[in-house]
Amino acid sequence: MEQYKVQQYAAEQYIGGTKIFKALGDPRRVMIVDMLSSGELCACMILEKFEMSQSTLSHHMKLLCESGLVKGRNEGKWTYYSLDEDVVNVAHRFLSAITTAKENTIHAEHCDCRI
Amino acid sequence: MEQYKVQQYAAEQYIGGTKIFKALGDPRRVMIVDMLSSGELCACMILEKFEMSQSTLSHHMKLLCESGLVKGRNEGKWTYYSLDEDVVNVAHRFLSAITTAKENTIHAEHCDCRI
DNA sequence: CTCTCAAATCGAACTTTTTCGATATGATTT
DNA sequence: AAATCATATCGAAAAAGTTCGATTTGAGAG
Repeated sequence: MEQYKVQQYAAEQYIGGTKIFKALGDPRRVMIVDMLSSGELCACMILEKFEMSQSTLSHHMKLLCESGLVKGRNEGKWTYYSLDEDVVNVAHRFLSAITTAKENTIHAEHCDCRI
Repeated sequence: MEQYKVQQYAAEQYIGGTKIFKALGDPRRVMIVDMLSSGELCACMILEKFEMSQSTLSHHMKLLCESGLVKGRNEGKWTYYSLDEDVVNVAHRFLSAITTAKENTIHAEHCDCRI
C-alpha cells in the first residue's frame, strides 16, 4: 500500500483504484465516508442518519471495507467503523496519477485523423 | 464549478462528486482518463487500445463527458476528447473534502453504544 | 449526388448492484 | 439458559450498468 504506481494501459494496475472509486460512486457511501472523516462511528450511529434498512447499511459498509477505505472493529456487540488513512492517501495518489501527464504516451502514434 | 462545498449529510450535495467517482468506477474508463491526461486524443486512437466495440467505447465516452471529467470536440468527421482540468480539480477537492475532519459532526451525539 | 468513413444512438441480452425481509450469529442482559 | 440486542448473511426482486450488432447521423471524398 506504500506506493501506487500506475503502469500505462494495463488493466490490472487500475483495478485497485477503480475499486475505491466504485465504492465512492454512491451518494450514501460518500456520505458515510464524510461522516467517518471526523472519527470512528458505530454502525448504529450511521444507521440513524439514513432511511435505509439495517441489512442495506451492512451491505454498504461491507463494500466500503472491501475497497479498503474503511476499517471495521468489533467491540462487544457493536461494530465501529473508521477511515483507513493509508488507503485514503492511496486514493488521492491514484487520482493524481491518472490525471497527470506522463511520458511515453500514445499521443505521438500514428492515426488516420492526424494525416 | 469554482467552489465545491460539502454540506454535511444532505444527499444532493454529494451527487456531483459521486457522478465523477462513478465515472471512475470502471477500469477502462480510468484507463481512458489516464490516456487523456497527457493530452487530447481522437476516439479512433482510444478505440485502437481496447478490445471493445465502437459503440461500447462511445457509451463510455458519453459517461465520462456526462460526469464532466472529459470534454468532446468535433472536427470534421472526428471527435477529439480531453480532460477538463477544472473538473479534475473539483474531483480532487471533493475527495479531500469528504476525507478531511470537520466541525459539527455527529460524533458528539448520544448513542446506545456510548453509555 | 452518391459513397465512404467516424461516431452516436437504438434495442436487446446479459451482468452487476441495490434493496429489503427473514434468518443466523455472536455478545450482553436478565 | 433464555431473552435481547447489534450486526452479518441469505435469497429474491427490482434497478442500473455493460456490451454488442444494427442502424442512423453527419461530414468529407470521389
